[in-house]
Amino acid sequence: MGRITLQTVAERVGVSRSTVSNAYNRPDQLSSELRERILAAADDLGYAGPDPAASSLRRGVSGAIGLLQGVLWAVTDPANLLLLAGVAEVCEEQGLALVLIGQERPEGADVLATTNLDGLIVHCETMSDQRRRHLEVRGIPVVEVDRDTDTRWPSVGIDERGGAAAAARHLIDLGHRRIAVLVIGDGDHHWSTDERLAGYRREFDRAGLGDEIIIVDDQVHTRADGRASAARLLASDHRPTAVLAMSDELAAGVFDAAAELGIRVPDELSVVGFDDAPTATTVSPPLTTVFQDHREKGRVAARKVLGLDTTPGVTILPTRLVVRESTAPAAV
Amino acid sequence: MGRITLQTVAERVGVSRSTVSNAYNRPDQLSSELRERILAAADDLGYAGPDPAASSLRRGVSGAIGLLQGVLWAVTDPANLLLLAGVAEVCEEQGLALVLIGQERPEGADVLATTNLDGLIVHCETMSDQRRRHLEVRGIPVVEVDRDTDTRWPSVGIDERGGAAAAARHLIDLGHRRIAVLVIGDGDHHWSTDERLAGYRREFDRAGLGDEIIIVDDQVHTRADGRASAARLLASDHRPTAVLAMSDELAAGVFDAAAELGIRVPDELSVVGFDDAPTATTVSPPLTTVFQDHREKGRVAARKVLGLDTTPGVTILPTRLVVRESTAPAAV
DNA sequence: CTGAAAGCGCTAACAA
DNA sequence: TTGTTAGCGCTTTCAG
Repeated sequence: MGRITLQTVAERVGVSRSTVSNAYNRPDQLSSELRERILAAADDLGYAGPDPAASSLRRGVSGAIGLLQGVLWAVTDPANLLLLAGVAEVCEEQGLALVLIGQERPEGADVLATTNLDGLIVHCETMSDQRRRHLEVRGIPVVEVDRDTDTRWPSVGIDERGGAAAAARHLIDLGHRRIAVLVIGDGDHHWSTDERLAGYRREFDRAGLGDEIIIVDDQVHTRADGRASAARLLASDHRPTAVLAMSDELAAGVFDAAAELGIRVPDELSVVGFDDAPTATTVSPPLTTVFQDHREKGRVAARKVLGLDTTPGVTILPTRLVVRESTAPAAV
Repeated sequence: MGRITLQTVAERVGVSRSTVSNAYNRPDQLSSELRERILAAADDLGYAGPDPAASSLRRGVSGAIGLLQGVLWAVTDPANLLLLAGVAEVCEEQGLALVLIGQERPEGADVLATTNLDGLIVHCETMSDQRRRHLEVRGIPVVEVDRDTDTRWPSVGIDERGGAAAAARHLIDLGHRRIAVLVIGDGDHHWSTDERLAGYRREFDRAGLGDEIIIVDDQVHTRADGRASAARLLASDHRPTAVLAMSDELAAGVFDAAAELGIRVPDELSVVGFDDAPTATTVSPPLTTVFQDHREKGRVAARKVLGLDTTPGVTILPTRLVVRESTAPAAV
């Protein structure tokens, strides 16, 4: 005897395939008594319910949405985790599976092409034209996160510029004039970075600061990288009195470097982060930073891709400055 | 005209469906010239390659493996992330999709039942009999992580007991006699917890300690929980001189509580963690802890479930004590 | 409320 | 090297 299918169960109970199918998918289409009998027989035979592949082929939906990002990076960055949690939350609530998809591999078929998806959330810097075309051709709904949308896909982002501006303004208001900016990336910025830079710059310009601004544009990403960059930065004679770090991880690295050099935060050096990640309240002193709701961003992205949130185009979530203890007036 | 399928492409090129199929799946079965022509025509027609659902139904494999854990919790615990990264690494390398599956929902069909999976890694405390049966009936390969395997599924774990014993021995060797244990869980332990407790106990017994051991068995999990428990623990007159925390997060919470009470670590209080998570080197002073390779655990689990690692039964990864600066000899 | 019929789009023998 | 054939297991009209 072969594999156990709907047919097997149908024969055992003495009904047709469709009735068994209905027992699973449309309980209202048959008497509950019959349904019970069918389910019992299925259980008895060791039938595990309709085969997902077959069901998916027939219905044309898969019950899964994808999240596209460099997987390794994705699970390494603490803030990104919150995004993942937000997406996961909606998936769990909607009874959908969440598929993590990584970078394209040089050889072999692209996972993105061989995976059955009802929607895709894109959260990575770049996407090959190949993938882009693929998604279009397949007609999979896509939502982008934290990206400038020059495509026709809707997106979710945050008010990067406003948040950055608030951070810069805060330091300027405290009397800082010599301010360093610690950038994420390596000169080849992505949208968030550029927006944040623009926000900082707007306030610098408005305050007439110019020469005093130091921009450290390193391949920084992690706390360790932040520490290294900051170590160089703070070793200079004419060191800044404040640092704008583009992430909380980076800011924590600045703390590390400062501690090493015996520079007290915030008395001798003010530090502002970005993200309001868990790190921000864990470091000492607690970090002044720009809050963004990563988790909500994930939720919104998921809802949009599922058509639950029908706001068209770009959704921008607010940011706000959270003043803690890592910033103080500039020494006179 | 309807949807574009293999058929459409085949007609356009003037070959049969199977030839087009071969162009995608078995390049060696046709001349590369013909293959080129087929691929070009496909591209031209806007054909995105074989439909995953159909292909999956026909072949009987899905190209995806699942990771079962409370998703929300999963992405919240920093150490667990490393496990995820390890699994993701193997998936990326093998060109597989990674599906995150959460808890069963009360209503509606179980995602686990409606998702097409070639294998499943189980990393959660409990699993309903329903799910267990489902997996057996479907014949999906399963690997369990960090669990006592009373089932017939293979598993991956670490030498919890040995690691815990080493931690306890370290404190005993330093002259500590009054030691508190901070447990993860709420009395309803899972396997890891019980193993660790057994390891601690073994050394306590060996050293003839008994009355001096305090076990705080709270619903602790996060740093904040650790802080709360430790605050109570350390407020007592006859407080312990050392704490064995069952995770680094918990240990960090002990640091917090100690700082609040003005108790110096390690001079007045020695603290040992478990996991060697990123937190361990981030706190001050750096935490003495039990190292385990979460990421490798993930890798091994993935390889086992894919049949790449054919070690049967249980695989136990080593642990080892990493002595940093949070432990010191007991004051005399 | 139940059953019969008609594929969903693809792949793997096997033949030619 | 290419084409023919025969389903994979299911869901969904549409009649009864």
